[in-house]
This record gives sequence, C-alpha cells and structure tokens, in this order.
Amino acid sequence: MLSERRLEVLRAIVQDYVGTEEPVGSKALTERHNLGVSPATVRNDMAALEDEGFIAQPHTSAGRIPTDKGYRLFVDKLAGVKPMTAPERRAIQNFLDGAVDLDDVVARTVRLLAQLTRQVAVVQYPSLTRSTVRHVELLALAPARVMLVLITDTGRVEQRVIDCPVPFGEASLADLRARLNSRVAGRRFADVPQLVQDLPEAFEEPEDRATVATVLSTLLETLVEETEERLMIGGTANLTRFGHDFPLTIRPVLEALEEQVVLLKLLGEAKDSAMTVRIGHEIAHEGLNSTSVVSVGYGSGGEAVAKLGVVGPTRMDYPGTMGAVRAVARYVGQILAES
Amino acid sequence: MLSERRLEVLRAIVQDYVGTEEPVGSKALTERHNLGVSPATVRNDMAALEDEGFIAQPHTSAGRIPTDKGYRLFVDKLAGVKPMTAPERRAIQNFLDGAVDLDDVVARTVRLLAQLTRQVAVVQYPSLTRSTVRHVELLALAPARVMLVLITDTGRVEQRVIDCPVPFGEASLADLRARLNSRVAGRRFADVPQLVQDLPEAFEEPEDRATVATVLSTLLETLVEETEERLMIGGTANLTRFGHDFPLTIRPVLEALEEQVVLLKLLGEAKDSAMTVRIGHEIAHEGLNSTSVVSVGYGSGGEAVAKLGVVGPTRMDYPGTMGAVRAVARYVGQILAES
DNA sequence: GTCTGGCACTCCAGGTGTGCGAGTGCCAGC
DNA sequence: GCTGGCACTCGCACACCTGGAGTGCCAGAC
Repeated sequence: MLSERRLEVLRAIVQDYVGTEEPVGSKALTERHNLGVSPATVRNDMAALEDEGFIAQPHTSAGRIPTDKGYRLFVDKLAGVKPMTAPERRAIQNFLDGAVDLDDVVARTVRLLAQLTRQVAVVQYPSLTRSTVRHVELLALAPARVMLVLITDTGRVEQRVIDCPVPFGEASLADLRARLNSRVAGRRFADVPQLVQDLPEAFEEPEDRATVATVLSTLLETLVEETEERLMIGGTANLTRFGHDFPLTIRPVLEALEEQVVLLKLLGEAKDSAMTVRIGHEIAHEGLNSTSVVSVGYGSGGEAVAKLGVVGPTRMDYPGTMGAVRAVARYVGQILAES
Repeated sequence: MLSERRLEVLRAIVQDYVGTEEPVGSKALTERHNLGVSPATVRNDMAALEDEGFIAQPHTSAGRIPTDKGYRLFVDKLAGVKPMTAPERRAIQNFLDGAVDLDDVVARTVRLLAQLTRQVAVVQYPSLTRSTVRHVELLALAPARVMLVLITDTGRVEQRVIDCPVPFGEASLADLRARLNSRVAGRRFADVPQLVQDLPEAFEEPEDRATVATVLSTLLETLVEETEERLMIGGTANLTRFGHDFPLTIRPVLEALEEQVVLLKLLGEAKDSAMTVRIGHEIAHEGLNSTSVVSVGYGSGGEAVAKLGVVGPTRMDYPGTMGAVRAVARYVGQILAES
C-alpha cells in the first residue's frame, strides 16, 4: 500500500510532467510543491513508486516520468474532473447554438472540442440503431424507380435509390408509404425489421408484393449498413504539439485516425454513456499506444445516441480534458433535444 | 531564350529531385541521364538556369533544386499527363462501383485518391447551385411544424425543420408540395429563387400565404447557406513523408486543411472543369506556400458540379499525380451519372 | 563559338571528444 | 523515518575536425 505522501508525490510528478513535458527530478519537485519534506525523502518515495511501476526513468541519470499505470492511478484516484468556468460554458453554448442542421452540429462540436482541449477531437454521428424513426418517405423518380428517404429524430437523413422489378403505381406507392409510416414512425430503428415483416402480405397484386419486398429489403439493408457508424475528426494540427521527435510519433496516429474503424471500435467498447479514459497501452491498436482517449456518450434524452471525445498524448491534462469533454457532450445533447 | 538542351537539363533536375529528394549536382545528372555532354557543360547550363530563376542552390556547395518557377515551366512545357495503366483504371472503377450513396462515393474517392497519389486528397461535395432539383418534399411533423427535404440529381440531400406561424392543413401542404415540385423539379438550383417568387399568391387564405412565405424563405436560405460548399479530406498521414524536418512544415498545412474555407477558395479560383496546378507561392495562403495543389472539376454530364484534387509538396510527381486526378474525376463523374 | 578537363575553393555532414549539470542511490547521523 | 552529504552516472551541448560533393572559372581542343 502506498502512503498518502507517496500518492501526493505521484500527483505532483504527473502535474509537473504534463506542464513541462520534461522528466521531473526530486529537487524540482520539492521546490514547486510544498510537500514538507526534503528531496532525499522524495527520492526514496520515487524509488518506491518506481518499484511499483507507476513511474520510470528514461535514462539512468534523468528525472522520472509517469507510466501508463501511473496515469491510470492518477485518473482513478488522484484527480477529479475540472469543471468549466461560467464564461467557458457560455462560449460553448453560443458556439453550438448557431448550428443549422445535424452536419453543422457535428462539425461545430468537433471544432469546439479541438479548440478547448487543444487536441484531436472525434465526434460520432448519432447512431441509427439507437434513434427513432421520424418519417419514411418514398418518391417515384420514374415508373420503376423509387427513392427511399429515412429521417431520424436526431435529424439524420439517409437515402437510397431502388430499382423496382416492375413499374409501381402512384396509388400503391402512397399506400405503402402510409402503411410504412403508421408502423414505424416513432419507433426505434432496431425494432423496424420485425415491424415490417408481414407488410407485403397486405398487398393483393403479386407484382406489388414483389416491389414491396424489394423496397423493404433495401430499407433493412440501409439499417444494417448504417450501423457502421460515421464520425468526424478535427484538430489534427494539434498533433504537432506532441513532442519534437515526431514523424515517428505522429504518423501512426494519423493513420489510425483515418482508419475510422479503429476509433469506432474504441468508442464502442466504452460503457454506454459513462466518461471513459483509455491510457496508452490499454488501447489495443498499436498506432495509438502512446496516446490516451477520453470519451463520453451524448444524447438528446437520458440515453446516449453516440459518443464523442478526444485523442491526445498520454501526457495530457486529464482533469481539464475530461471537464471539456463532459461539458460539450452535455450541450450537444441539449441542442439535439431542441431540434 | 533557353536552348533545347537547357530545358532538357531542367527536366532532368526536376525528375531526379522528385525521385531522390536531394539537391542534384552536375555529375550525378550526366550519369543518370545521357545528355551527351560533360558535367562541365551542364554546370554552365545550370548557372544559366539559375540566373533565370528556374533553379536554386540551398547552400553554396550543394546541388540545385527547382524553384516554383522551375516547376511551373516543367508542368507547362516539359511534362505531360501520365495516363493510368489499364489495371489501375480497372482498380479505380471497381473501388468506386461499390458505393451505396453520395457520402460513400465521396468517402471512397478520397481514400482512393490519397492511396493512388500518396498525398492528401480533397473532394468537394457536388455543389447545390450547379445541381438540379430532383424533388422537394414537405413533411408535417406536427400541426405547425414542417420538415423540408431537398433532393438533388447528384444524390445530395438537405433538410430543415420549419416552425410555421400558424397550423398548416394537410391539404394545403399537399397543394404546396405539388406546386413546388411542378415548378422546380428538374430545374437548376440557381434558378429556384425566381421560379417560386410568386407562389404565395396562389393561396387564398392569408394564413396559408404567411406559412408558404415562411417555407419559401427557409428554402432560399438553405440554398444560400449550402452554397458554402462542403468537402472531405483524407490521406493526411501522407504528409509525414514530406521531409524529415517537419513539425514546422506539416503544422501549417494541417491547419490550412482544417480551414476548409481556404481550400474551397482555392478550388473555386480554378477554371471550371480544367485541370489546374498551383505551385508553391502561387498559392496565396501562407501555410500552403511549400505545397502544390492539383485539381480538376468532375460532374455527371459535360459540366463540372464540383472539384477534387490533391495537396502535396511542391516536389511531387506532377505527371503521375495529374494522371491519377484526371482518371479519378472521370470515373466519379460516371458513377454520379448512373445513380 | 562551344564544349571539355583540370584545379582551387567552399561548405555541409558526420564522427569524435570533452566538460557541465542534473539527477540518482546510498549511508551515517539526528 | 527524515535529512544532508557525497560519490557516481550519464545524457546533452558545444567545439573541433575531416572527407567529400559540388561549384566556378579558365585555358585549351574541336
């Protein structure tokens, strides 16, 4: 078990290292924080912390830097979430309030988050499976060509063009549209498949039945395809603040960011709407081994419809970052609820 | 006037420098290209080229590198566009053919272009102003709440929620929908404003007129707002291949890329659908002073609806890049025409 | 007039060497 | 259990040096 003071030393090391980006030594520590003990004592504590794996020294005669395990302890036990100041909160709200549609909300959120945290921001679009259907529209583009438009309660819109096996009358189309909407409007996307299962049987003409089946299968396909979520990324220029060693450091991170699948998986793993911090090697993907990811769910109601967060160096200001992420998520949720 | 051989020397310098990323000297030049003259002669030619400002030496005792002006001459007079090979063309087509909707087409195009050129790819979404209206849909979300959905011939969809001053009957809504579509379907977005100008007068009830006016003003607003085009960027990881000096080099480029406005302006300046190359300082934006931008318009018919291109170091393989950009634009055009 | 070989000069890149300073671990004493 | 002292380690920055690539210029050949 670590004594109270040793934890205090660890906290001081993390704070100093995050601030200066340089290994911190015993003397500098006692000068910047009044721990009430001498450097020699701190050295003993540091040796103990190193034995336990919370800190490490890059080379024999250098100061210490926190390990992933050290950051983990810091985040879990030693640091809180730093709340945003009132002016910051106002700025967030003002900035997000100007958004005109969903794309714009997401784009603004990314910019905002990148600016607040000075790191790379990631925002997932509201997922279809957790949203509810606002409306399904069918448009006749040509006698045997229909456009399917899906509109969600979060403002997301998906559309597909369908080639029908045989021409489909305007009346039948209107009929199908009405039936579809009465069944699925207001329901969750996840429930749609079973709700429309028996729709073709409601039509008498065999040709119509075939067409209806085609339309439905496209609808279901869309649901499945779009379950692969989309996301928007911004603030990559902040990566250049990392360290001065880069191309090596920055390269794999940029690559990982382009592989959106990796990020989506990462976001998906996190517990539903809870704030989650993944540190360094806790992240399975190799390119992100020297980064940390702070994420949280956001949504219009109590439930999360998607996640957002930031990617930064393990050496980041965790309390501040967590505060910004939480605040932004909260306001985005409000905006979505209003629209 | 530069003699034929001197131009040949410039071409050789550009090619070697692009290949090796190192200043090229007179001896190496004569060894790699059989110019039929000795290094001493080449030195004289190089001195002349330097006097004219086509090449420069980084330090006194180093080889020469092309200047922006040198690349310009190379692109305009000395190099053609390198056509894609048949397998490459097939790969492009296969890759793009799998796209399910407009977002997907754009996303795939970005990936493809980044991969082919190993540089940063930029694809502009088809612009609204140059597209034609496929359909306008109005949905009653609530008695006094209407959703407006705009669908273009390029597959792009825009939607807005409108709060009406007074409740609007389903019959009036259907009426408006029909009138709107009969006027604007198949027309260019740019022409919409004047086409709908007198629509409110077609309605008798004063309340309806007010509502119609509200809907129309939202419609026109959408057109204006969306004239600010959107674009998608990819392949930023390729920036790390630039040189080994970076953070300094890469930083401003990443920042410029996030400022989409800059890129949009740049793309907008280029002549309509023609292939355009901007080199180094020809680009007004400071962050992009050491990059070149190759862009071209693409579209479903003969006319360009938007642009796409790549951003890379001035030291890039121009013929190859231009070939890839042109080929991709061509196939994207085809895909859009089919959908 | 144009090209060529020779020559002296310049200057960067990379390797080596050294001194300084920060930091450590350990130990004896309070 | 804390402290001050001390010897030790080691990376970093700086200076220095040398090799090599490249240049400009000039006199001579074609």
